[in-house]
Amino acid sequence: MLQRQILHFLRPASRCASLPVPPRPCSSSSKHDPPPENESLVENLSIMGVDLPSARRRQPGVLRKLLTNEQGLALFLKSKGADQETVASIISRFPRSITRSCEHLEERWRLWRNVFKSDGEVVEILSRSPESFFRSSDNKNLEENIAFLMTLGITAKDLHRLLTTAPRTFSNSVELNKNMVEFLKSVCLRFDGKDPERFARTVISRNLYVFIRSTNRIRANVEFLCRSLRLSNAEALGLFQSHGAQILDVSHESLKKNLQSLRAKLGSLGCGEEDFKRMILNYSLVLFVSSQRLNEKLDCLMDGGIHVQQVVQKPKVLDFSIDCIRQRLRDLHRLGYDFQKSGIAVLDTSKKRFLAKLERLSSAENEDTRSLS
DNA sequence: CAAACCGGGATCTGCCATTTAA
DNA sequence: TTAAATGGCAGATCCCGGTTTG
Repeated sequence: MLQRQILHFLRPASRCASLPVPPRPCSSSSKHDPPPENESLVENLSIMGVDLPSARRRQPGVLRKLLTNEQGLALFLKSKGADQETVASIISRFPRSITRSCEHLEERWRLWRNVFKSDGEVVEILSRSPESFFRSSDNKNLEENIAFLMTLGITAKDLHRLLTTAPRTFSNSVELNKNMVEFLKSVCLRFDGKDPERFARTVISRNLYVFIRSTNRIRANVEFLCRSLRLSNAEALGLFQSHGAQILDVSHESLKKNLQSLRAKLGSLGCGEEDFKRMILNYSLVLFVSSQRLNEKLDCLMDGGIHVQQVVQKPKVLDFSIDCIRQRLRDLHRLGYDFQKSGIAVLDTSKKRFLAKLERLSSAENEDTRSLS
């Protein structure tokens, strides 16, 4: 074991020394054959538990490198609390991680720790998304990024959430992130908003994924929503600064599809354009639901004896899983609940509250039967 | 007291294509 | 030329509970 470690430590040098015919003039193999893999590196990784096929598939070039730092990386990550399995998984999913020097790792870690509270948190993000941490080797850019994000005036809590939820934001170039902020400000101005900075801040804190989206996508969605709903400036500003912020990053095609399908479905149920618009302004998250699923849910509610208008006015029911909706409808029917009379608000409460409600309803029913008998 | 209103929290990587650097 | 760096994309909800209101 000890010997192996020493070998690893010496590996780069000994490898060079022991290469008898270095790059080998393209003798037998064709010109287009890539250079061979570094066998001792591959063996090393294998011993460490790295999934070689996966690493090879992802970044084949790394396995051919002569100078790598897999041991340093492993020691480093372990010193931060990662176990061997985690290290292996990280390398398997992002092989280029082994090309980072120890100094580089120290520095990058220090920068991440400016935002995260503990090493443990960073390890967690890292094992979730190695690429976010390792894809860029530009620590200066990272530093500038953090500084830039802070200048936006978003709270420390939001910054933390942002980087926990969308760690890729970190490795974007500052330029890219700045572009996004500028773009958001321009959206605000386009709708005659008075405080672009605040608008950008609001959208970001309501949708932590904006930075890992392209401005093109967001722009397309803004334009599309604005156009197809004929939004006034005030409506647009209101929508995008509230729950609407979240639907900005849905893939443009899905958004179009979901919106058009919902429009058609509501139309077929006898709703007009006004109802449609009101529903979305009320609760734009319905646009998150895939068209097929949404149709199922609406059908399910209609079958349960609920009127479309009730759904239009309280679209949040559509937020619940179809199984949950079905089950609740069954439960309520069993107790003779009248949706026309009592409304559908019961459907969108927490499980705890719903069960409590059921209790009350059934005990009230018992009262009735007892008084009848 | 229960119902209604309202906002929040979890979650989101792993792959591909293009550009840039060595 | 190869590898590194970077930008971009697909995918497609569900649920909880504090506070206010009636």
